[in-house]
Amino acid sequence: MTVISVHAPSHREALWELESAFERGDLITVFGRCTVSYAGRAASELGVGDRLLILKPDGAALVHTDEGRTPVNWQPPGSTHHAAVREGRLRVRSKRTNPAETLLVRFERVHQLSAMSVTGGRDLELHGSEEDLRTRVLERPELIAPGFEPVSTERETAAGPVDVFGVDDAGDPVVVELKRRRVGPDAVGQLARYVAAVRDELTGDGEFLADHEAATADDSVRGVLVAPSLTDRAADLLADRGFDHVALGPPADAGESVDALADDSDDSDDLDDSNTTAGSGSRPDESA
Amino acid sequence: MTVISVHAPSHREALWELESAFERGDLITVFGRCTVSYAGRAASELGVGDRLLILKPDGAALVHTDEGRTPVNWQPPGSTHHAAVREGRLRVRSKRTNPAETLLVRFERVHQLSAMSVTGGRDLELHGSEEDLRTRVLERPELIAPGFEPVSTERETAAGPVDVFGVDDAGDPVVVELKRRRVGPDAVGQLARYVAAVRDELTGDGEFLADHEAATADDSVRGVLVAPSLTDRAADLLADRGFDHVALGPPADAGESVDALADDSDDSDDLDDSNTTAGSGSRPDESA
DNA sequence: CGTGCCAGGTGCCTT
DNA sequence: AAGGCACTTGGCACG
Repeated sequence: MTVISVHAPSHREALWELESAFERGDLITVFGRCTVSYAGRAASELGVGDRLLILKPDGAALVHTDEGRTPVNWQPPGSTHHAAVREGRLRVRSKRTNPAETLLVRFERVHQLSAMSVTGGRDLELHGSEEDLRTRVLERPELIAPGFEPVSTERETAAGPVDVFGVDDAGDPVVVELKRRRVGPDAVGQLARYVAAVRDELTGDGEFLADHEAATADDSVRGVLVAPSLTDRAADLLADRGFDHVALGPPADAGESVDALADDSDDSDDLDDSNTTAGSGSRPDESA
Repeated sequence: MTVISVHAPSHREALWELESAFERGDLITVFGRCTVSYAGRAASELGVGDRLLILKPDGAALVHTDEGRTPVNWQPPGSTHHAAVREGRLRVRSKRTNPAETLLVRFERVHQLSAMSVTGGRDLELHGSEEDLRTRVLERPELIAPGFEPVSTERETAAGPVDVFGVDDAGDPVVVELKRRRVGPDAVGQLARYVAAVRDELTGDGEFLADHEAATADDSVRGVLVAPSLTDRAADLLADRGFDHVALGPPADAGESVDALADDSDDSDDLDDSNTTAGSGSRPDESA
């Protein structure tokens, strides 16, 4: 692990450090006064201001202001960074193809440049995703319906993969769509497409079927939307389609474990300080 | 504009600088070896490694590795940052409510800490959005259909706002849904919901209508999906519903202006260097 | 504040 | 490479 940091470098110096950092495959941050231009899927211009530019060895580029989680401009991984001094000013350009996109950062002044060699794990262990919800449903199928038996997951249909496919106690096919959070009308539409696809498939989709067979199949494919909750419109749509809602979310409510982290509270000797942003400005403290 | 930067500070020093930076409302970067825990809408654990932590005065917190455009962990704006030294180690916690979420970064070592006061424009001028596409449609309504006349934009319906609503040369209502890029089946579903809502509205939705009136209204509400292109499934669905597709994207193909940025090529005297990431590793250069 | 919807969405996986 | 979809999606505008 190494960190190189230069304070208020000349543009030439900055270029030199950038070159070296590129070669080393470092993670780079450049803080300075700059303008940003982007052209590709869309196009944008950003006037002069202080920004933090992050250049990653995988080709990602991020331009951050002092606000927001989302970078004001960026380039995805796989792009190619290129630095140059032009008219005495540092310029960083990041390009990619497919789609063709270019990000250009023109520095008026470089306040600081750092380059860091990064090591260590990148793999995040995440809980509470839709996959966890699926596991929960498969472990306790009765949550879907009294006699529900899962047959397959990610079952392919003409409309796309069905999250969980199975049969109910009457032997009728059941299409289950899982959502880890409260859903809107779009999720009902998604479920409807799957149900229609399975129905068409089971009725032979164009092949000849006796009327009563088709009618039976038509009604017999059930649709179940599993989600913690629904918006009103979604509920209406769901009712219109004759589908069911099962109120269920990812297991082991993450909300509880929040406390474990939040209750990092005081049983200790050391220093601390807080910065309250959301509330009353940046007045410090509120905690012990 | 000021930059404060400390190299390999002690945990106490780091805390001190963090406190000061919080008070000043600075943009902060902390590079160090750490583990990260998150609990809230989901929950996650990230093992030890070198990461770049960014703390913004608006409450946003980002944890970046050397890969990816998306932070490996984060907290949205509006959160409250809190720093402390615990068991001799720097800890940064970022909390928010609604939903309750906590991000905890435990530093094993702090390689570098910087605090920067940020000034300057944050407003991005973006071209090529859906709004630009709408403008284009309103300026040249004939692109939708020979005699199309727009009546309103963002017209409210029971299913949500219709992008552009108007009448065709036969006086029949037309529902237009705009998409700035190639679309899938979901967009067709969206259009279908709007068309159904308008149809219900015009047929009186439950009120009595003579059969022929209802039938007329039924067929007469047209649906038009405006997008550069469709996937096959979307096209099929669109045909099933009897809707139309108009192949149109945001104006002034951004693709061309890419060249303006890309053709930053050489008519100059100065230094430059490039870092090819996507291709052949990090061998430098390829340009003049 | 919730609902709905766009986004230069990004990222992941399958065909 | 394109399609389909989840995401701690984020962000905005509106009721």
